[in-house]
Amino acid sequence: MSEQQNTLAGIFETMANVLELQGESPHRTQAYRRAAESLRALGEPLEQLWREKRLKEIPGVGDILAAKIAEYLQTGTLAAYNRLLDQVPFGLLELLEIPEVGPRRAKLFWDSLGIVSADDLEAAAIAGQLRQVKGVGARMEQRLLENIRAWRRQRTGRLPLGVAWPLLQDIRRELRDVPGVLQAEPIGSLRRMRETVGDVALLVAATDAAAVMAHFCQLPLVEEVLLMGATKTSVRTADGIQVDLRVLSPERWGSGLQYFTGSQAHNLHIRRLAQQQGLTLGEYGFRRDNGSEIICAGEEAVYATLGLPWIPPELREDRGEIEAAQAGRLPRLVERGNLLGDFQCHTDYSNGEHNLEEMVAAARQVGLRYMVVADHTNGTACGKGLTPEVLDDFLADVARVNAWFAKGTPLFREFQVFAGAEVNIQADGTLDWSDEALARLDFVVASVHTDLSLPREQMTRRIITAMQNPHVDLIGHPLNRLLGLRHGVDVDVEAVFRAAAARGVALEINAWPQRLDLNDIYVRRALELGVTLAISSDAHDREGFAVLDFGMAMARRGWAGPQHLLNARSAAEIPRWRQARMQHG
DNA sequence: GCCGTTTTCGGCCCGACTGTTTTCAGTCG
Repeated sequence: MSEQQNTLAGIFETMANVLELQGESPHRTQAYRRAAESLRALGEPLEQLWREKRLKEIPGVGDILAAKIAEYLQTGTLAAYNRLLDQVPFGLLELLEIPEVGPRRAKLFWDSLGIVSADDLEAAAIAGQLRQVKGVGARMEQRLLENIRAWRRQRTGRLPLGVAWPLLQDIRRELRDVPGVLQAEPIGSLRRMRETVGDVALLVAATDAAAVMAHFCQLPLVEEVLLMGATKTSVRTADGIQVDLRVLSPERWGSGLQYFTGSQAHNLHIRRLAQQQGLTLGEYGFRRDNGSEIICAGEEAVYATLGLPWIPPELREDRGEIEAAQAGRLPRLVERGNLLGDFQCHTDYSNGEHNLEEMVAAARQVGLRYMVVADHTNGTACGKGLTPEVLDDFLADVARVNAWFAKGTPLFREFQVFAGAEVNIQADGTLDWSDEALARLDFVVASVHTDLSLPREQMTRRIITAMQNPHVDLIGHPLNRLLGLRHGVDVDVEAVFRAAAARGVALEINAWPQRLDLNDIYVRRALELGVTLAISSDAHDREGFAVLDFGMAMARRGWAGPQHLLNARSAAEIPRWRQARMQHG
């Protein structure tokens, strides 16, 4: 499970922090950080790599760290980590989370003032003691005081993509209107569409950087300007979100965009390739040994200089995309235009806010050609649910809308509604509706909503049993995680994927920002095992279709092409796919 | 601690920004 990967990554990061506090070599601490990052970006389950004795294939993992990973997987603990934790006060590690407090300052505060927690630091700042420390003046003391307070307000860590993306769009719209601005794009993990991002960062191409910065700082959403330089400005919004803006001259746009998009691991790999050609690569372009430059106006030129095709940002995690690019085997990724249908949305037949016609109009507006209305059945604890008793009304309603499109202008004929339901998978794997009722539907989504804490074996059997029901087309939000709230059910993911592939049942990429389930890592593994996937908005109102972009991001980050997704099939193909599945299963 | 077309030692990405400095250290991404 990815949970262990994250925990272990956190352990390695903490070890790096402790080693740094102890004055260890920065390269040694960097090694721990690099391994931690690799663990988080891992393209397949850590346990699997361990079982197959392939831990050393992880970038930045050698003999020693491989042994530590194995020890942790085997025993659930790490002796070296526990030893390190005993060597520094625990609160000192908390200190490192405060902006502008790094290992050097933390150690300095500890050594000179005995500060071992954020509370200590705040007290010392208020008492005016910090300015006595070497390298700290009155201004830094004041800044740190503000930083401690901001950190207390906002210690949630990473920002969900669903929060960061709309904020980015707002800022981008504002900046595009500034005279002299030619381009404005997200950079960093936001451009790579990670499910969570560290902060919101943008790159702007403009001739007059100062004018852009000034405009940026005056945006209504800016609460505080953290720093402002010639090329970079950082602000904090009222919600405590940090937004970074970098401005670059247009002729170096490509180099800057590539550099700041990352990921760190991708760029390190790219720079090693550059070095092999006697080039160094930075944010302003390539430099040859003789000092001459190669300037890239577009990102394509950066990759082309290294003999590579352009690599889509969603792939830039050093998970094999550079090797694929070298071999000319980059995947063709799904694009927004490939998404013809949506496989789960809700109307006021269950807990949706809008009626069928309103949802159809909204779906058409975002360019869809068909959608599965999959209202909750009454077995889910969602309040109002679809019952077999109102099924007649529901089917008549759907038929009426479809007839209306069939009669309309040629343009209108292009939309179709499939009558579906999101049925509940009960603890024993049976469904809350009878086969007779399910047989009347065009499409059946089955999801787990209750009894989320079953033991692994039982949960696995439960989902696989549900897939054996011939009416089930799609398993909704298969792992049931809620970002930042719930880790997801304990289930043998491999077994579920293999069963889905064998039965021909599709698995959902639920695009709801809190779900993103399956996520990129699991998408990639599912595809390797031959599973068909379907992106769903899970829209509960007219605005809900907008999240399809996030589902598509998970698909692209998982290397999915149109051939892997039900959404890329036409409305006419869906019943045929269904029929083939039933015969096959 | 990792890693290797510079291959078992000696490197390790690189530049911006800030504050407190009289030439630079620490932090950040």
